[in-house]
Amino acid sequence: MNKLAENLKANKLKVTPQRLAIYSYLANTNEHPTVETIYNSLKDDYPAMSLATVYKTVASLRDSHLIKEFNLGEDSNRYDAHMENHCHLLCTKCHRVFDYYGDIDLKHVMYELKSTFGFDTESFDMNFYGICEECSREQS
Amino acid sequence: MNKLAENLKANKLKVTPQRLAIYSYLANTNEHPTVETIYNSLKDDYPAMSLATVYKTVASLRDSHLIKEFNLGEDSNRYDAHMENHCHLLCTKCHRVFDYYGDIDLKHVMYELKSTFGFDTESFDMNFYGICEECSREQS
DNA sequence: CTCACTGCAAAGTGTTTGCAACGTT
DNA sequence: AACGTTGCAAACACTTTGCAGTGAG
Repeated sequence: MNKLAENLKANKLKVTPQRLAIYSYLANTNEHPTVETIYNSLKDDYPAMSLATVYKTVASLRDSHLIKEFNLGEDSNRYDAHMENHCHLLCTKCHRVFDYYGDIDLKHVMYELKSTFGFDTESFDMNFYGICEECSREQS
Repeated sequence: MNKLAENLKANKLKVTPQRLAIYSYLANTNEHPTVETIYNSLKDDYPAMSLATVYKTVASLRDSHLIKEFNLGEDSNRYDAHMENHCHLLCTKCHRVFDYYGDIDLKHVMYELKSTFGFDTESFDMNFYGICEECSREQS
């Protein structure tokens, strides 16, 4: 688990207990939690920790590119420490988010964006909205 | 321009001047405006119109699937009355949003999502982040 | 005439900020 | 010891709501 502390130091972020807790919580879940969720999950272990700290921490981590911040049309942002390129599947019933790590080749699209619009793509994201297996089973 | 009024009626939405103004403003721009922008653009013609009306109106239009609401990691939502599937190019310098209507074939990806995860895709969106032509010209 | 819509102000929600105390380096 | 970080409360920005009055159907 020292890897995480190393990552923080490499980005000149001090390794405080709260920060490490938030970062490792994110690194060990695939639930794409919101700030609220992170806060609630950690408050048993860190009763004094404030919501503002969670907000400040995810902002630092995001600015150092240690986590990703994203929004799927919901009220609050979600966070993810899994930095490999992947896209998200949002179940419109249960609102859980699943990951898809399969690679989708968009090099030709990016090339077309460049040649047609002069647009230089730095990154992209792709979100699929639909019904997850579990919810579609319940539905019937 | 009667088409728009027809669309409203077809969705049991009353054709009020404000509603028509907002809807046709959206139908005739490709700027993906925010509520604030819509409000400011129309307040010369509709000085009495309130911000709340714009919010309520875009919510109705969105619920009737006459416009799309989306968020590109900014503070406020953007709206778009162009309902054909297309993806967005967000310039990280000037924050303008461009459209790309070229079709990207994801049928095989959606098929894989179904067979691997049991996930039934209803819709998807794709956003490219980068530098637009104009901004990259200024940069040099 | 009815009921959906408007406009205003007030409330709500997620997020950010100011600042004194604290703790990592 | 210095300076980044924390925690609290207050401020903020965007959005929603309650309600009386209005106007489209």
